[in-house]
Formats: sequence, structure tokens, C-alpha cells
Amino acid sequence: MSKMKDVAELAGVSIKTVSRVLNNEPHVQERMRDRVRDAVKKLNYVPSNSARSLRGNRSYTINLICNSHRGNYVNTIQFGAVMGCQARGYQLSITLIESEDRQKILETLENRLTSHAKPDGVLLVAPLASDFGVDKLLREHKIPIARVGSSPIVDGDGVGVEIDDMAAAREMTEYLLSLGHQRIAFVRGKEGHIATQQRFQGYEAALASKNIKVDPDLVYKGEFDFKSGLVAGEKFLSLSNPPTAAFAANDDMAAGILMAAKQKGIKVPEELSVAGFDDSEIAEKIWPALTTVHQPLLKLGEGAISKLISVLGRTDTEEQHPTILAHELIVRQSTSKIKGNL
Amino acid sequence: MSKMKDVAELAGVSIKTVSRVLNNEPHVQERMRDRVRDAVKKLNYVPSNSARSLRGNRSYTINLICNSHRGNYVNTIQFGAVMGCQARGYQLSITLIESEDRQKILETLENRLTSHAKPDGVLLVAPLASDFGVDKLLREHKIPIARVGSSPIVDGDGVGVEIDDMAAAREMTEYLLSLGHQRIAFVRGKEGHIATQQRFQGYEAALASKNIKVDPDLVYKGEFDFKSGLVAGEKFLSLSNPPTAAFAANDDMAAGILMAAKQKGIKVPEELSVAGFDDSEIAEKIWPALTTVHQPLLKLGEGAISKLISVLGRTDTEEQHPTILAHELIVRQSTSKIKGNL
DNA sequence: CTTCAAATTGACAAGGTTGTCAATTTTCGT
DNA sequence: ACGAAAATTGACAACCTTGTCAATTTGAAG
Repeated sequence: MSKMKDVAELAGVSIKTVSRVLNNEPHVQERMRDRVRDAVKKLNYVPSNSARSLRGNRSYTINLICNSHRGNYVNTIQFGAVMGCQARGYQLSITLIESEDRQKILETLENRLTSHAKPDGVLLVAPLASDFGVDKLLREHKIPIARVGSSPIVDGDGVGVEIDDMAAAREMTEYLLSLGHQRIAFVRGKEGHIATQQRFQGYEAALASKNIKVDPDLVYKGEFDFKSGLVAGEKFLSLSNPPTAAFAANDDMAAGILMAAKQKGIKVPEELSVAGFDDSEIAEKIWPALTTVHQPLLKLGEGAISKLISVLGRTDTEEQHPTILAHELIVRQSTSKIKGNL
Repeated sequence: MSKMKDVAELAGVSIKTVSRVLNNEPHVQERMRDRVRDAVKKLNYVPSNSARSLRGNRSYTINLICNSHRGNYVNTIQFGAVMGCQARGYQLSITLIESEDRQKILETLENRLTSHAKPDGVLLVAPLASDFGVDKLLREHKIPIARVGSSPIVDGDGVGVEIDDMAAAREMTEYLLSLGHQRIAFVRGKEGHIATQQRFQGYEAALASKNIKVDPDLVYKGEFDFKSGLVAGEKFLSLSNPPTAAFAANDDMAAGILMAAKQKGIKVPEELSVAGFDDSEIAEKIWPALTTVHQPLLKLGEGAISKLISVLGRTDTEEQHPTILAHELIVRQSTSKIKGNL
């Protein structure tokens, strides 16, 4: 494993010059630059990350922090993030925050950050992205933050990449309305997630624009998981006046509704239209394939890393607006025009 | 950010003593140990990873290498690996190997390893786990390897954690036989994966034990993805003498078969029993819920990390047998006794 | 051709930890 | 209580890079 000194000797310059070339610093003649680059190539030299980190107090590591809920959402964002890091010479390390216990979450995190192995930046995946305590802790440690998935309620600093959840939910609801549905049920996500609120607001807004009141019987507080979708579906379908369409705040819950319909012998989409949100892996593997909102998760992850790394060196804390990426309505087989019983 | 020197001063000892306490080295009086530990706690001291790495030539990082195929399998193993690392003071970083192009794969990897930021160990996830070139490269760089998912064909060094794919596939096939099925179709995985071969062998062995010949029409070479399962299902169901059961080498392909059956109006499990492998996320979210083989993916990931870290310091390359974890047959609604048309 | 300013280059220290080896203290046998 | 051996403790260098600042070279102007 060669070091800078070797390169310097081979190129016949000082190690500092090598350093300058490697870091694209000015004040080096072109001739020298080439000589150094040749030597680097010849020796297959790669700088020592640990020495760099030690001296420069940076780790060339981005830490992705997410809670321990597995699934397509985090997984895909993470893949995007890894790709973004790899393309820029950074590493992505992953921290899992298991507990629902806030105290423990913060301790885990603090531990992580106090270490001199602290990351140069942190990527917060929803719902952690809008967690106030986490935010504060990171600010104390002066670690740049990027958020994926939802803006914080408080005006935290840090960059963000997200989609317009409210608009997307509104569009989906409007689509269902356009199919003739009037009684549209909604399954909310986990309370506390910003997306939960925003998607519900989109649903409300669409109904309001058609002067339809939200029927409390048609709104269920889910948990973003399959089980709660199942329960919601069972509840909706045993109403005396059941809905003709159901829109769940994510695909897992929509799959649950589908399951409930199957178990009750209700045909989808003939008797019940079902829509999801996320366009996750399962959306097109279930029957009928799910009408849903596509989120560009890979791009969210990669975009967040890109923005994060680009602000790393800077100190100008100019206000950053989150980047809004486009979503897309994906119509598959789980929705259809309402059967006229007129 | 406090350093060792601060701790040493507060405790009234030399920094070397602090170092010794922190690394659980011998030759320190209990009294000193306590004093140092108190000081550490008081100052909230955490050692600098970069300094440690620089001096000790270790990075306290494990690198998980996987190809870029997203999905429940890699995701879950990875979560297990993160948990394993966190529990032992290691970081998990992730390398994605995009290309199918072997040359590029190896270059990416070489780059990763030549860097002084090289990981202390590498976790190879199937199908990379049995890739001979990757293996060789890692050996050249003397980086300890752990493998998850399948043993290498060649007797590579390194630890491994896996399940007995062949036995599991055999059990599943035997279960289908026990339900009265005789014409059992099989969808193979991607060629080149060891699991593909082993699972097929399990299927063959079970049939052989009942003196049933493998019918080439009932074996399809899939790709481990939904699409190929769909195609396989279509093919099986349009045979003049279709199978009464189909066993796919993973759940995604089984879901594809289910989809094909739906599209042809074939009822599952009444007219066709379907079984998968992996017990992945979708297995119980589709209808009918999938009979499958459960793999303890979290444990595979965590176990591999645990074994890997435990051999890190050592040089005694005693032969290591892979750890075999238990699988489990999960019977859900996609399989049933054959309808007697006797 | 000289002088001065600007550009280029290099010597050296610092960053926090651990290995080596020497110095010091403790323990034990007599 | 004395000396030798063992255990404990500490001083210092080394790991590799980059920032600081001084030394050197180059270029421009007179």
C-alpha cells in the first residue's frame, strides 16, 4: 500500500505538492500536475482515508439514519443514497434507531455523533426527518442535515428533497371522484408522520372542492402497515353503507384492504376501487395490481445526498428550499368507474 | 470534543493507561481502571475513530457488498448486519455493484479496497458470495470474508452463514407430494446462483424418492423476478396436461404464478397449489397468502457479522464450517390437497 | 540587467491513538 | 528487611495527510 511519500519520490516533488494535486488546489504547474498524476497511476495510489479524516476532521462518510421499520420505502431511498455517495467518493454508513423510546433514540444518536468517527453529514429519512429532538441534537453537533420525505414542521436548517404529498393525494382523490365515486374511504398513516397529515389534507381538499363532507366513518387511523389496512378494510366493508372506493396512505395498507375484500368476497375493482400510495414493490405483484402514486424514491435518496455533499464545505447558511420532485399517478387494475346503480 | 489527553489529566494518569483501560488490556490496577472510567464518563469521551484507524490500520468498518438488485432479501439481511455491527462498535458501509459486467464489478471493488479506507472485513451477499473473481480479489487484499446465503463452490476461506437450501426445497416438495400432487412444476432461479441449483436438487430428490421422473415441461428457468414467474405460470397453465402444483424458487416468482393463474381464471389453491421460497415481505400480503419456506434473514445477516468480527484479529486460518440456520415450512392458503378426480 | 512582486514549491508541525521499550512500583522469597 | 522478579506505568515515536509559513523560482517592470 503506497503512501504520498512514495508518490512524491517517484514524481520527484515534495509530498505537499502531491497533496495539492490530489486536492485540486491551485499553485501547481501543469507539468508538475501531470508528473504527479502519472506517479499516482503507476503506484496505484489511493489516499488514506483515516489520515485525511484525522488531519482534516472529516470522515468522508454520510450517515443514513432511519428507524428500524424495514420495507421498500427506506430500502429504495437507501439504494439511491448509496449510489449518490459512491459517485462522489463518499461512504454511506447506516444507523438504525430501534426504539420508539425517544430518550433512547437520542442517546443512540448522541453516541454516534460524539464519536470522532462522526459523519460529515446526516441523511434523515422520514419520519425521523421531522423529529424535533433529533434535529436539535444534530444542530448542536453542527452536522449538516439532509431530509428525505417530508419537511420539518420547525424551520430546521439543512437541505431537503421530497414530493408534494398533499398535491399527490389530492390528485388521486380527484381521480377517484372522476370515476364517479362519492363515498371514498381513507386510511391514514401513522400519527406523527408529516406525510400522514399531508396526504389526508390532500384527500380532504379534493372532497371539499366537490362539496363532499368527510364522513368520519370512512376515515381510519392506520399504522402504515398491512395489518392496519386489513382492519380498516374490514371496518369499511361491514358498514351498512359501505364506500365504493378506498384510498390508503400507502401501498401496504391498500394491500390490506384488498385482502379484506377478498375475505368478504367483495370484488375489486367491480364493487370496490382501491388506491394506494408509494408505488412500492408489491403494488404490481398483487391482484389486482394497485392504482397508486409513484414516488421517485431512488431519486429522492440520490438527490438528497447530492444536495448534502454540495453544501458540506460551506458556511453560508442561506435558506434552502426543499427540492420537490415530481410524483406520478399510476393507474392499474384496482380502480374502475363506479357501477351505476342509478 | 475531548481527547485521551484530557481524560488522562482528569484521572491523573498517562494517556497510555487510558488507552489500556479503553482497550481492556491487562496490566492496569482496578483502582486505576475505575478512575479512568469515571473520567471518561465525566468528559463524555469517545475515542477518535480516525486516529485509531490511522494508527492501528483498521477502520472498524464492515463493508456489505451486494449487487444492485433491490428487494426484501438483501434489505433484510442488511438490517441484520447493521444490528450486528452496531452492537459491536462497528460501522456498516454499503457498496453497490451495479453492473453485470464482471470486469467492471472487479474494478469497482478493487478501487474500494485499495483505498486506505479499506474495511476490516467484507460481507458478501448471495449471489456475490459464490463469485470466484470477487473471492480471489478479496483474498489478494487479505480482507476477511463472510458469506451469507450460499457456500462458494470453491473452498474459499472466510466464514459463512446459510440455510440448507436443498433440504428446504426437498421438504417443500415432499409437502406438496403429501397433499397428493404428482405433477409438480418447478421454477428455477437465475442460473449461476448456487441457491438455484440447490433448490432444484431438493425438488429432484423429493420426486426421486417417490419414483417420479422430472418432466422437462414442468421445469422453467426463471430469473428470480416476478416477471419470469408470470411467464412460467402462463406456460405451465397452457400445457395440455397442466400441473396441479407449482413450486417456485422464490416468492416473487411464486407471486408471478399466482398472477398468471388469476389472469387465466384458474383458482388457487383449488385448481393449482402454489408454493414459494423465502417468506419475503409479500408472501402474506398477496392473495392467497403464500405457502413458503421461511429464511431467517435477519439472523443470517447478524450471524455473519458476528462470526466475521470474531475472526478479525486472528490469523489461525483453521477451516471454518458455515453455520447452518434452521429454515421453516410456512403453510398458508396457496396450497391444498389435490381435488380428487378419481 | 536589476529589483520587486507574484507564483510556485517545500519543510515542518499537528491531528489522536497505540506499540515499544524503559522506568517505576509492587510483590515475594529468604 | 533486602534483593530479585514481576507487575504496573509512562515517555515517545509512528501512523499519513494537510495547513502554515518560509524559501525558492518565475515574471514583469524599470
